[in-house]
Amino acid sequence: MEYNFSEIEPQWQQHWAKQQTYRVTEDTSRPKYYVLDMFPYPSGAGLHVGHPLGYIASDIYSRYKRLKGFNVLHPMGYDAFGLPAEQYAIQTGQHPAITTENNIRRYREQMDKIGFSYDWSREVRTCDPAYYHWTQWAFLQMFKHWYNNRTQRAEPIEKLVEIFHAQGNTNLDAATNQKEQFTAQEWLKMSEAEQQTVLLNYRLAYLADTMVNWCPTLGTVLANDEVKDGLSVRGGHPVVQKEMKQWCLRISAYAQRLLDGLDQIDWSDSIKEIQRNWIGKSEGAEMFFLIKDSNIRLQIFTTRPDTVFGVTFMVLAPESKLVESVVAEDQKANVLAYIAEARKRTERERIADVKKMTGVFSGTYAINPLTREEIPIWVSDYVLAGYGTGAIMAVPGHDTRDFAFARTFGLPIRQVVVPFGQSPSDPNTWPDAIDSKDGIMINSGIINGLQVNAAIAKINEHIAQAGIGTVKVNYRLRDAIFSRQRYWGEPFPVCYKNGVPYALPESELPLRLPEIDKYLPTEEGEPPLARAKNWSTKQGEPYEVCTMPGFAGSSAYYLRYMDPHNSQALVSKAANEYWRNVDLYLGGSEHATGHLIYARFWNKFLHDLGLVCEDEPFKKLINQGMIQGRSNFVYRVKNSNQFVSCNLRQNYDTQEIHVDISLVHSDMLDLEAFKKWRPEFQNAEFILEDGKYICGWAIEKMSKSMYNVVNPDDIITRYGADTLRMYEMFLGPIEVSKPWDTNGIDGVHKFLKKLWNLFWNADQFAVTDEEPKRDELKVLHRAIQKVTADIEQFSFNTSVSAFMICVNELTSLKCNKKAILEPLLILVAPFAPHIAEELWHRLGHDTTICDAQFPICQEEYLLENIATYPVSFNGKKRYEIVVKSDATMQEVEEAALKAKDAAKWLAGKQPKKVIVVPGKIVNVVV
RNA sequence: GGGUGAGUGGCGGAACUGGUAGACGCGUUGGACUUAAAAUCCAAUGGUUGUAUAAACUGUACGGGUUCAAGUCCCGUCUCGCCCA
Repeated sequence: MEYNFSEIEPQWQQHWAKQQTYRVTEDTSRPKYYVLDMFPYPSGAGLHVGHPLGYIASDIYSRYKRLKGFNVLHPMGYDAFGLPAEQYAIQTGQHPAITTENNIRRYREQMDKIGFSYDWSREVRTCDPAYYHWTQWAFLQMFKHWYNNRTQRAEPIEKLVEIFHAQGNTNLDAATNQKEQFTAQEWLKMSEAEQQTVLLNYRLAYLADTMVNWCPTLGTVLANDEVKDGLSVRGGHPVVQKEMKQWCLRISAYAQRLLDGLDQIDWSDSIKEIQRNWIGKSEGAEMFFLIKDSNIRLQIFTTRPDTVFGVTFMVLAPESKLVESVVAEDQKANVLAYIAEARKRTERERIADVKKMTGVFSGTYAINPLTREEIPIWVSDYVLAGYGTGAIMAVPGHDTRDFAFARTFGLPIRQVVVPFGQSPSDPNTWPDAIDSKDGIMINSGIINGLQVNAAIAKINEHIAQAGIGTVKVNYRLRDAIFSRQRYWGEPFPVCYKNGVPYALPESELPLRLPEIDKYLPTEEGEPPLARAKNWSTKQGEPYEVCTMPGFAGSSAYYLRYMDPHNSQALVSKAANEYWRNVDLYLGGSEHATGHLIYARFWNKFLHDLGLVCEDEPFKKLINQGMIQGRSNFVYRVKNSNQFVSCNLRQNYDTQEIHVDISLVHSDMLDLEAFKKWRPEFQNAEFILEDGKYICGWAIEKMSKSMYNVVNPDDIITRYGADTLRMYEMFLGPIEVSKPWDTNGIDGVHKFLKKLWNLFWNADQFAVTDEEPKRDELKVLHRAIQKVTADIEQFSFNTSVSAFMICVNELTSLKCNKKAILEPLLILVAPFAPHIAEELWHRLGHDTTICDAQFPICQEEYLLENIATYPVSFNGKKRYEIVVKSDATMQEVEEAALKAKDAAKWLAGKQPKKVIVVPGKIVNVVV
């Protein structure tokens, strides 16, 4: 009988759904294993073949773990709030809930056809009120907690109030943006609103004036990781800096713990490194430079306090508030003009432009706290207000940008570090700043003659003692801006009394997203929610009009899957203690600085509250690569309607045009289909080679505009889901980006047919109970060994090869024995579940193959009694010898030298040396 | 500029701690079956020379080095990807 995938696949998919084969419960009799995919944003375009790559890999691993006796949690859901649905709503007036629902239905249909083992009873959608109830709830907990640096954890705000009552904030080490100090008496004298304003500065979710990335086109604020090169990641619209009152999450409080936690998790080094960079820990000194004839102090942060003797000027960022207070009267006009000019440049441009230095003298001087020298203060846009304090001490001798600035404006340059093996030289002769990572200090007062590290230690000590500054650890990680001026997101569970935000009672959650007439800002520029009627508490206190950003709903979804229908808690203690955290997480590396940091932060916060038992959410992370598209081109002879085949195009002046890949098979163009594709090609003429039109090709991103999108449904219709699954794995290592090329899929499909044919003799199901022969067992157990090791290492492409080898060999052996084929079927089941389930039932089983036992490799079947050794001369392989596998090294050496080809290569000489590596190779040195 | 990962046939890719480079698949070529095509099966397939069934040389981006032995280790160069500036 023929392998009829289009019949058996839907049949088993329905059977599994009906039997709830993939439903899991907290079964304490079995060890748990949690496999998670990053849930998708359901876009209108549906899935292309690149999307399921990670889902297939995680599905294989889930099924494998289940066969190994684990109770596997493998859920799926949708990251359903977000901008595209809202943009679409603005254009069409259609409610984003409706388009989202439609898109989800389409995604689900596509996923169902691939045969995943998801427990759909646990599905979550971030836009479902029953789900965002707990997103809002988590936000409220952050609102109600502050971070105690002494205990290194979040604590209830009530405890902070007690401390304020007892002693004010003078003896407190908290993560805060509160600058003013107050005593207990002063605290008690404050009004309710004043107290709330102070508390807000301590809350982990707080409202503050912040410089934000404002995207005028989208009408909203974006997070740092949502902006790239001064443009929004979604849509590519320009983004400018603007100060606004925004909800923020005090993620910076967790910077050190987020850094430390990286050492305990099994993620790729590159992702860990990206997170370390993003957190950006630097140890250095915070120092104060007094302004001459003034009591204003400029605060700077430097990681190289040892170079303070080389400081010859200071620079302020144009947007720094200090500029105003520092600038001299006679320079004001110049400075203001410069600031106006600088505002037009994006941050990116300012950082990237190293060559052209611009700036203006402020007219005032600062005093170097160590040398007492007077140094000029300049304003330049190469210093950014967002980093550190917005002011720097410039060490032109040892910093490239300071050097360029000094050269441009003729400021003095002084050498303070002499690299090892060099002698001091005249800075005027230098082409660039001199490296100062290591060397000996000169021109540096008390630290002269010391090496850099010793100098840093000594100067830090001196700075602290002299009261010039403090030694400090700085982090680049900014607090997460948590407000979006959009409709399609979670409403904040807060209301305002006298302009001060208050938490809604938890009993009022979820605060549902209201209906509005248009998905646009109001005429006054207020966010869309301001259009909602009665958007306030019963007492008339207005609700917040911003909504939460995309990462809100995805920060704790992995916890919700553990207990998705719980209406009393985000997750019950019992469920959390059983499932604990994600053992294997699969998703794209583009989330390295967004989701993967936020989720770790939320988890640590909830851990502090004792609500989740593990400190890190994702134990092991695998980043799947992208599947790129393979585009095809036709070549139009310029100013004509003639198209020339790829290899003849050099003879013509041509224009390359993308052609839809559905019109091309094995790079051969279907001429008639091409003519029908677009009206302008209707009368196309072709210049053929060997009677064919050959298209050119290139590897590009898979996208509609390149006409190279391959849809999984089409592949499934033609080849079946099992072929799709195996082929996606066969393409190459899971972490690597690689092109999709449908041309290669036949090989995998043929393999499945051959596997099927092992069980059949014409139309007869022909599997026998005969005892297997030794060579058959060897073939089987070699496959078991290879495939098991490969799955454990997530090397799925090589396991597909191993299956092919095994089936090819069993076919040549004409093996149709149950003792061989049945274990093989279980081995294949994680990869190709439909064909495996079908044949499993044909073998007489009436329970699912998912609950079978994964076969174990028995080494004794792999042993051979003869061994083949390659014999090489001077490292070059010349011939092979066959010896008994238990031959001694001596015997192997003798056999190698006695072989008939030996004389030719020895050429009458005595071998200088013979190396025998047991089981591997013989090398003769002559 | 700094960090990091990579570079292997016409293509996707194999090669565990140094030990037969190119597994497996695609493509290509030849053959079988067929009136023909598709499908299927068999064989060949890194390159060069060659008596094309022998055989030799060469070959994992490039140039050196270590080693009995290097795709793998070390040093330098080039190119590409990603991250940070």
